[in-house]
Amino acid sequence: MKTARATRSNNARELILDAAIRVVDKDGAGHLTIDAVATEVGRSKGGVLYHFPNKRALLNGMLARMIERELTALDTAPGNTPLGRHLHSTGNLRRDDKAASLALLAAAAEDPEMLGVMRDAYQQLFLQARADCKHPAEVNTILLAAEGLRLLSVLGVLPLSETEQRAVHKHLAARAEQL
Amino acid sequence: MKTARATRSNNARELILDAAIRVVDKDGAGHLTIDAVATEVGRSKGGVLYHFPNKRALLNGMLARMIERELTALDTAPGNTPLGRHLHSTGNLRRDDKAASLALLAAAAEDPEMLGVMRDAYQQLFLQARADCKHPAEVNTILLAAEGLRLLSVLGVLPLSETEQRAVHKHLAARAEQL
DNA sequence: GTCTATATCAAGATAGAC
DNA sequence: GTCTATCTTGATATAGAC
Repeated sequence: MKTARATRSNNARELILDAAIRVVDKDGAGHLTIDAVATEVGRSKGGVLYHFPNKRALLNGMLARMIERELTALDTAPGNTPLGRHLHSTGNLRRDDKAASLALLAAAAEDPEMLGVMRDAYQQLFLQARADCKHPAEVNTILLAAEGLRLLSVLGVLPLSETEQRAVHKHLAARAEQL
Repeated sequence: MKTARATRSNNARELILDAAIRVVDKDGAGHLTIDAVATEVGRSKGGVLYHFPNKRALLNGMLARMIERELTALDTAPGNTPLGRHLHSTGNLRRDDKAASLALLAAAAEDPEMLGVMRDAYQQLFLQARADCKHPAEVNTILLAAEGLRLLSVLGVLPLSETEQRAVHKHLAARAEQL
């Protein structure tokens, strides 16, 4: 388990991962290549391959960082329940989060099996959110709506304005409070 | 606007599109190649390229058929409101639907811009569902939850059993009724 | 740690026979 | 309509210099 501070010593890795996300964002998951990442980060292909020996390692790095970031966001978010904290941390749908979620699409494109770690993360999230509550279907609904919001947004097909997105999110938070 | 019956005359096209979906399902959107589709459908690369002159055409065909199928499912589903019909048609999350949704991931991988038609389709769905209702945030929540369910399932990271999925869906339908 | 080759292979697409 | 070449490009990965 790496801390945010530890990443400073692995600066090159972080820069490469950032560049990889930008490539996916701009060109689509299918165009995530070592070449493209190298160009984006202003290095050579060999330089990138030193830090990530192959493409799978790069994808795994992207996934791992995405999960790590979401977990720390979850831990530091204000709120009394796991569900409330999760809504709060996904609520400020920062550009960061949207971009990081692209790692999911990239991994799905490369090798769906790689998403095992993501499945585990979701499993944990859903279990924790339902743990202290007697309305599992309602909790599931709230979590799924939040994920639907995120994924449609990442795919670029969400037909809601910023204002509407905030309204939905407020609505979800309010529902979560009532449990 | 093609009818389901019209597809019988384009049988080769349909078979190729089916094969393409299977390839994405098995190997991931990033491994959707003309070669792989040709092998899957039991034809040669040239044979596939006769029906779809290039890869974009194939992706567009996949997207178009997915949208067409969802629209007909929506039209023929029982229910009094667009939202109710939509929930009903997505409720029986048939293997067909899950597979067809993979077209979305494939297109996102190849060229995110291609998803414009999907954005329009979602726009229409959301607008119609909210048209006859005074609680837009609630309608949005229900739609987003249904989409979250579908997309997490397609990505293979949904941490809900079949039973739980049905429970969530029943819950959504019940909420939709109360509007 | 980072770079420049370079080997190897996969994939999109064309041309033309059948 | 379908097939078999074939061309060409792009991408992974390696080896070794700096």
